[in-house]
Amino acid sequence: MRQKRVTLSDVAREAGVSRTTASFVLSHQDSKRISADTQDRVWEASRKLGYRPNLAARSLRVNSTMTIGMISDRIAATQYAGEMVRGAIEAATRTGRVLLIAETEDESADGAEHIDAMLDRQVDGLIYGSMYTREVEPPVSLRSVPHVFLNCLPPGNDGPAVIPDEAEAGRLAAATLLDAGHTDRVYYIGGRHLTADKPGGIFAGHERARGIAEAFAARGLSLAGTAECEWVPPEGYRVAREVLRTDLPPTALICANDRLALGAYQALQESGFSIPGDVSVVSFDDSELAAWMRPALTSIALPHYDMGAKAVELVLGNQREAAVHRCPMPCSTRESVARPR
Amino acid sequence: MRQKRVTLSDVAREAGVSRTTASFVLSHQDSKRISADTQDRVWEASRKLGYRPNLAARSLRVNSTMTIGMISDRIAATQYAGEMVRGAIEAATRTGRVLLIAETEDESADGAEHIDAMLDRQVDGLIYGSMYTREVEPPVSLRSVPHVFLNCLPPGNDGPAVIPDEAEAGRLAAATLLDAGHTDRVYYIGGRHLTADKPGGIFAGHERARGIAEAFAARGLSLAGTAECEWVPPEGYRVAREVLRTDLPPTALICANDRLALGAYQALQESGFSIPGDVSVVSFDDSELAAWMRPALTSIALPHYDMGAKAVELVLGNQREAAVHRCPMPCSTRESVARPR
DNA sequence: CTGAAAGCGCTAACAC
DNA sequence: GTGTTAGCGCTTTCAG
Repeated sequence: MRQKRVTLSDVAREAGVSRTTASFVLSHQDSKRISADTQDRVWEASRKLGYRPNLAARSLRVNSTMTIGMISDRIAATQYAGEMVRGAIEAATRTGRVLLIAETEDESADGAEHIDAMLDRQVDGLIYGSMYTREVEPPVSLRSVPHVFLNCLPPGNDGPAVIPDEAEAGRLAAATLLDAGHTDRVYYIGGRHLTADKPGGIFAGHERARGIAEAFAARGLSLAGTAECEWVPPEGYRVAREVLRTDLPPTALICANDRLALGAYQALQESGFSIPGDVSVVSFDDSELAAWMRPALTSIALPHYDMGAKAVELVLGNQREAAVHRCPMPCSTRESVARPR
Repeated sequence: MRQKRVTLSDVAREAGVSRTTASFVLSHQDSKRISADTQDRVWEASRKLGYRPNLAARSLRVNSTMTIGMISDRIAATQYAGEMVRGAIEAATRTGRVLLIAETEDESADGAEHIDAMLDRQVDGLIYGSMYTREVEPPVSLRSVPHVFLNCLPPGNDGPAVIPDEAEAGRLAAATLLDAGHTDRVYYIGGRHLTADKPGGIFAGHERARGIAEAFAARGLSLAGTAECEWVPPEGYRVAREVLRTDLPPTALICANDRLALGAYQALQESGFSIPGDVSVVSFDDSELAAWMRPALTSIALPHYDMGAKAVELVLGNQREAAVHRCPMPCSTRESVARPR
């Protein structure tokens, strides 16, 4: 196996020129320095021999491996965040680059050893990502190379970052219901995701809640209520039932994610409420679940693909300013919203 | 940025030895050739300077980059197949290696240009994967490096491959119901996944169907029927309704995947059948959906993580024989199976 | 026990 | 226009 690769010397010999000349022709294809005839001979030899440059060798000279690294807690195997990897891969491929990938599997790890492993391989840049939006504490070694934070923010924002525009998404969710005529009996289910291990809630929860509140306030209105709970189906079920029993039963629900909406659907259907006839539902994440639910769920997507691609573009652009890029979250309109009765 | 890295020469100078000696100490740490005192000085200098070897430079000499490549149609961002990436990453990391990743985004592409990109970067091995089990037609360039097929099979099986043991999973699904006492009114929903663009069906469909049939045959029994349809929720709903209307209504359903089971649940509940009281359900994939459904669905998992890890192990072991490794598919037993009334 | 020297495949001043 | 030469950072014979 692994038979000897064709080297530049082989090409040069075949074409009857020096390595220098061959290198010049093959790298700076625009260069008018070399005679057209020689150029042809070199290209011909290269083609004939099936020459491919050894990038490892080249990188020793030019200090660029055309490789960028991506480190995260756990993006690749994650339900939707995996799209970030895809976006990154495609953006990298588009420019002839390849992605080196590593995961810590543990959100409390800082990935220092993975960063070292990539630095040892001379990556041109590093993407430091997280599966859900949060603040991170990156190791200092990250600073020795161009980098961008993906779906996370460093303390003090001292580095370019790409995150979803959650607040705007919150406004959009609210506007979707407000525009349909739901004004005074809208509940937000899920809240800030206050749980035992994250008593302060999570970024998406805070921002979505904020955006929703702002949209209502902008029209001089307010939510009928917010139910804090963990963002899983059984909680959606439980909390929706509670809300249905209040004095002011909802005409619409904003669910913090599709899983909650799944639970809420169960509660609504069980209690004989029709969707969207009696109660409209809007949600976040736009997972494939949303398309399968009956009626299909209107949901606001996390722009993971775009975020991954944007991160690569920034790192390649050698972004120096510590700007935070917020990617818009598009709404997939389906059948779960109607005018109130 | 990118300040000069510390090189071996720096360490040697600091320790007052030659590059040769420093290299010997730092690489072949067992070597008793160098005096203990010198070794200490070199290690000390290395630590003090924060030396890290330049792997690109090293690879030029030793012909190993400690990097392995993974090419696929679209694994990373796929719902569950992403676990293959995770398994591969972890197996690679365990041996100090890093994973280079690329995707074609298109299952009809053979990824030749991605293979070249990785070959140019001198990967030690290549994993050629697919998001769902199928036959592939890899480019010949793949042969120039140790490789293994992940979740796919080359024509003629001329290369080591790792695939899920679907037939055994079929037997397991059937046995689960047979052992619970369901003998003559069991239907298999989904069949071989005969669709417009894949009129021949897919590997998983054929193998699951075969395993199920074998398990029944082994006990002198047979399925009450098989419903061929696409493996999506609406079809599960439609087909389950049809089956419920037959002369011999089911006491149990085997669904080819969890999405079909979701649809089947809707049909069963709508028709007033209780699960598992009236009808038991077993499914395949063990997606997170399975745990959320009510009652929670017993489902047989695709061992994606194990497959990814196994592929890396094989490629590192420089597997030469064209063996096909079948990974066992474990059953997640939940609440959807009971004895028939 | 240690160091000099060659060379992995490539690029880029600088000479001719 | 083209070739000579040095060198990127590392490993590894081979002498001493």
